[in-house]
Amino acid sequence: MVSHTEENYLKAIFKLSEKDKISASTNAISKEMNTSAASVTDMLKRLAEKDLINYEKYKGVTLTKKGNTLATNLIRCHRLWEVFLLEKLDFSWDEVHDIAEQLEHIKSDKLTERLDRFLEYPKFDPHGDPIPDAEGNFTYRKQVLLNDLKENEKGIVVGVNEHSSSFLQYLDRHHLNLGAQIKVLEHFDYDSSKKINLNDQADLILSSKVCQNLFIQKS
Amino acid sequence: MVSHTEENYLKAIFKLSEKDKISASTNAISKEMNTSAASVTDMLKRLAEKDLINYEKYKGVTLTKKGNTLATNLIRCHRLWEVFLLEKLDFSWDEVHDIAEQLEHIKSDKLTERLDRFLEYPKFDPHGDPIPDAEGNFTYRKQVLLNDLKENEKGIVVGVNEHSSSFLQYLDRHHLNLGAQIKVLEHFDYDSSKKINLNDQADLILSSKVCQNLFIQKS
DNA sequence: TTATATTTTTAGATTAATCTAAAAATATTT
DNA sequence: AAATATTTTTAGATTAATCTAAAAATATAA
Ligand SMILES: [Mn+2]
Ligand SMILES: [Mn+2]
Ligand SMILES: [Mn+2]
Ligand SMILES: [Mn+2]
Repeated sequence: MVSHTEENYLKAIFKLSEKDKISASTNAISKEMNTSAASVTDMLKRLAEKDLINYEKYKGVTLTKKGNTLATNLIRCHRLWEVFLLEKLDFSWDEVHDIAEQLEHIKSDKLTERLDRFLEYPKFDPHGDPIPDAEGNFTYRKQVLLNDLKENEKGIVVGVNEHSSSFLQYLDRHHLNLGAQIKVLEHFDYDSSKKINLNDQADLILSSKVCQNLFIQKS
Repeated sequence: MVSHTEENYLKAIFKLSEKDKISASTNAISKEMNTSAASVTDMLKRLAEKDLINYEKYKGVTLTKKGNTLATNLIRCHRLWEVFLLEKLDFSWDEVHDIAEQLEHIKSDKLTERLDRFLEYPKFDPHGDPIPDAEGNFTYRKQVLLNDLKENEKGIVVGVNEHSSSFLQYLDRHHLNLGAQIKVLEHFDYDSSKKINLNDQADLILSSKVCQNLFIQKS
């Protein structure tokens, strides 16, 4: 019914609409998918034909209800598989994404449900991203970027804003895992870096780039 | 490198060569794959080009070493996933095959290894078929068809020769699971059916068709 | 408000995987 | 050995997914 490729386009459109809250442009999709704009136009026609997106020439696209449901389910599968790989098969959080990109396309509602149950209905994936339930509802959480924490404010690392392996491995090396306790000791205007205390133990200095990519739940 | 479709052809060729111990014919492959003979010829050229099969026009095909390794690994993945679905996600043995057909194509050697470890290196799948190890070695087992058991001989159900849902469900209904103890009480020449005793409890009569599709390890 | 730049679409090709129909090769019967 | 049947291959099309190059539409800047 819906091909592997079509599913990937739906996910890309979902991701773009989520960020911009507005319709996704052909060019944006082509960048997200690493394909030519011409290929995107072709595919948009096909997706519109199947009533998965709202498409008008030159106007960009949004997901229909049907398209949104499919995209949400893909994200659900993706993130459940990531939890499985990390929790049950001992993969690290920088390895799970690529394999989950493949696993998310396995078509079986029963499998998704059973996997969810087996994992005891996790609400967040290994990167702190919310896992929608079978009805497509996401759990929201109050979170800010570490960047937005003032001196002396405390919080817990609950997610990452960048998912690259290099960033995740960097975090590992400094024990900045999900759940880590952080207290901002000092902010340096010069380069926007911050000195923080980690888990009431070592102090360390984090660059502005790191601070912009860590989600914190204030405490 | 090797597409989903090419993988399915390799599996089909493996299966046919295994049974007949001889090269697989175009027609046999087309039946196994539910495609036209013309499509098979096309694909055989492509697989030969990639050095996955030995192919000569009109002569049928055999797998090369490379093709055999790939096919064996697919079977390994398939059967490991079947074990996972049954043992960990509580699927029944008539449900696991179709989902495993999809899962077997996930490309990650590390995933296969980790899954194998997680399942504690099973040697047989839910239908009693052997699971090759990472080097491609199958565990062999002395087994006969229930058909070949004489009166008063005993044994344990270790596998099935037919994998259809209807057969597996039939076995479930009569508690003829893997591990069941069977003693042949009487053979009826008239229709080749057998009266057997199951687990030292109930007696029941099994048709010739059932007896031809149950593998027994004599005891 | 015209000129320039950017984005998007169309036109025309390519490749993998499939098909049907017809031709060629091989196998089986008479 | 010739006739007939079966299997296999070729020829020619189709569909999904992709591409490049060029044209058309829209957005931005002078
Ligand atoms: Mn991911
Ligand atoms: Mn994730
Ligand atoms: Mn199977
Ligand atoms: Mn099996």
